[in-house]
Amino acid sequence: MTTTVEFINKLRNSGLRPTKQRIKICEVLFNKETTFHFTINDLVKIIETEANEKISLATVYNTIHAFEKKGYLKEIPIDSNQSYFDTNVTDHHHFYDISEKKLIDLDEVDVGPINIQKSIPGKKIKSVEVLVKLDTDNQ
Amino acid sequence: MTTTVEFINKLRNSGLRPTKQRIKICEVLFNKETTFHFTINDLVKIIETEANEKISLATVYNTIHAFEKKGYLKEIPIDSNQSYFDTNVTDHHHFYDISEKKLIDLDEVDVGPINIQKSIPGKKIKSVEVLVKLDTDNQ
DNA sequence: AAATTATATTAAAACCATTCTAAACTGTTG
DNA sequence: CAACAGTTTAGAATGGTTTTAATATAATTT
Repeated sequence: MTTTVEFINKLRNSGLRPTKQRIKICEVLFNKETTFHFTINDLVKIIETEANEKISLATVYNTIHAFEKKGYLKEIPIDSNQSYFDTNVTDHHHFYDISEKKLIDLDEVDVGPINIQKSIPGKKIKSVEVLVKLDTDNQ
Repeated sequence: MTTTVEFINKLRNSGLRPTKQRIKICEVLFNKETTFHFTINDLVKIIETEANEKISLATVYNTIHAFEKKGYLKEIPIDSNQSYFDTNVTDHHHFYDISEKKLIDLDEVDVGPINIQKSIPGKKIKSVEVLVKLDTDNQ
């Protein structure tokens, strides 16, 4: 449980003005027991229904990108026609359930260490992520 | 080196009429020494410059999707605002060069075996793919 | 080989997620 | 509180992708 004041400080400390909209988004995203995955549309719906407030789409995009840049969110590439974001910003792996179009986190332990044995001159590895695609098991 | 006749047979065998456009796309995609990655735009440019022919964007999309469905191409999710396709349809891993926005294949040996220790009831693993993001190494 | 049928191509319009614009608004600082 | 910089907003613009419906081409039948 994070208080509004803490969100305000967090925002201010990262050079983002603590506006009403940003605080609301913080509350929706970072006040959950567990991390989760969402699309921009999901988020807008949550804010408009759960919080019963209207917010401009542009603001949501702006804020999500600002949060992503600050490292509070992470984009997960799976689907080329919609962006998925993750409130779990640690390096981690995913299951992707193709039929339900849902992401599920995978623990480091469930995948094991991965050692990339190749390197490209002048480039350094920024992240190593595994995507495990799941299909319905109808044997 | 694959002959035009072979492409015609390949198309016909998969229930696709061997049209002029499809044959041309086959030649551009499947007559290379190595597999490669491309976007729809890349492909249109190749056809219009290299082959000096004009082709409708819609046809390119149709054909690429038909080929993908038949398993001749594979979509690689990296960037949420553009689809990347791969003529290498085997299960394999990738480097993604963030600054140059380019994909590079990674050999199985360079990654090593990955054993997923978790399973989801009613679901089976369809693929396991690693995406290694690369950044410029300016130390 | 013409006629028929089914499928493919096309240009242009539609679509839809995302970004931009420029005016109004709000938080911050002195 | 005044002034400034940063933020929000609705609506327009953008750009990749899909749809449409008319035309063309391949396959099948006669």
